[in-house]
Amino acid sequence: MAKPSLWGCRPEEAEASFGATLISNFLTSAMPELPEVETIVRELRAVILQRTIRRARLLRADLWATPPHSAAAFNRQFAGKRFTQINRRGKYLIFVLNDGQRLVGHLGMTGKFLVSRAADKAPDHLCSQYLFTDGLRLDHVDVRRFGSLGIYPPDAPIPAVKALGPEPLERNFNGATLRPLLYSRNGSRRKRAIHTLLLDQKLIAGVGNIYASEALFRSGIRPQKSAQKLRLADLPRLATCIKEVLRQSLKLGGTTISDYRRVDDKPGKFRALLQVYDRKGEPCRQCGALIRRVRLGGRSAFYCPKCQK
DNA sequence: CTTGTGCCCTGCCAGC
DNA sequence: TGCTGGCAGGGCACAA
Repeated sequence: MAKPSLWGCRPEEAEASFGATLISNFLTSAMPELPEVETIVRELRAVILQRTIRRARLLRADLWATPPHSAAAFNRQFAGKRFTQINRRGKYLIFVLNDGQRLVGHLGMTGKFLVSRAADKAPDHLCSQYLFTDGLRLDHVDVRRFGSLGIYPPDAPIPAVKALGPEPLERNFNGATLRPLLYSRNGSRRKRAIHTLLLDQKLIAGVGNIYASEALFRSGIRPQKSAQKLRLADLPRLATCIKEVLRQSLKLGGTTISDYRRVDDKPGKFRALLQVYDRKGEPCRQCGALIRRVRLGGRSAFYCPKCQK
C-alpha cells in the first residue's frame, strides 16, 4: 500500500493528501529501530523528494560528525539542491542530494523528522532544518541528542554504515546469515547473551531493544541464554521470527512507546501487539505467566519465564 | 580478538 | 506541593 507520490506538488496538496495532522507532525517515533526508520524514510520520500532547498541550518553542531563546521558552509552544502533519494541501511537514514553528496542521519533514541510550513513555530530541540523554496520545511529534532548527522561526498565510504551487518528484511537473510551470532570470525564460540548479540549492529542491522525481546519471545529463547548454548539448528527459526516481527511492525508503521507530548500524533500501531517488551509484571498473552525483566549489558530485556527456555 | 563498563543527554517519575 | 536522584537507552571510546 504505497502512499501516493507527492513529488513536486504544492504544500497544500501534500497536506490535503495526508491530512492536517500529518504536515504538522507525522514523522515521530520514540526509539526508532528498523521498522520505525523505514516508515520515516517512506513518508519522507513521498513528501520532500525533488523539492528545491532554499536554505539549511545546523543548530546542534554536536550531532554533526563531518566537515563543514561553520553555519555558512553547512548552508552551502544544501542551498539550491534537491534530495533525489532517501534510503535506509540499518537504523541510518541516507538522503542523496542531486549532486551525489549524501546526508547520513541516525536518530538515536529520540530523533524525529517533522514536516511543517516555513511560517510555523520552530519545535524545541531543533538540531537541523531544511527550508524548501515552496514553503515546506523539514525539521530534524532530537531531545537527547544521541543521534548523529554527517555529509559524505559521492563514493566516499560511510564508516558506520559500512560496518553494519546484514539487513534482516533482505530476501537472502536466513539461519545461515545468523551464524556469526554464535561463532566469531576465528571460529570460537561466543559467550554473550543472545539478546546482547542481537543488538550488535555489526552482526545484524536494525534490531534494537524492542524487536530483540519480541523476536526472542517468538523464538521461545530466553534473552539471557548464552550464545554458547544455542545450536546452529536454532538459527533458522530465530531468523524467521526476526523477519516476521519486523515485517509485521513495519506494516503497522512501527511502535510508538511514549509520545507524551503530542496526543494528536499519529502513533505507530505495533505497540498493541507487543508480547513482552515493556510488559513487566503483566500476564503473558500465550500462557498467563507474568512477564519478567532482566538487565543485560546495560539494557533491559523482557521475557516470559514459561514460554521461553 | 572478545567482552564489559561508563559516558553522552534530557525528561520523567518515585520518593521524600 | 516541589525538589531530587535515579533511570532510560544506541553507539562509541576505552580498559582488561
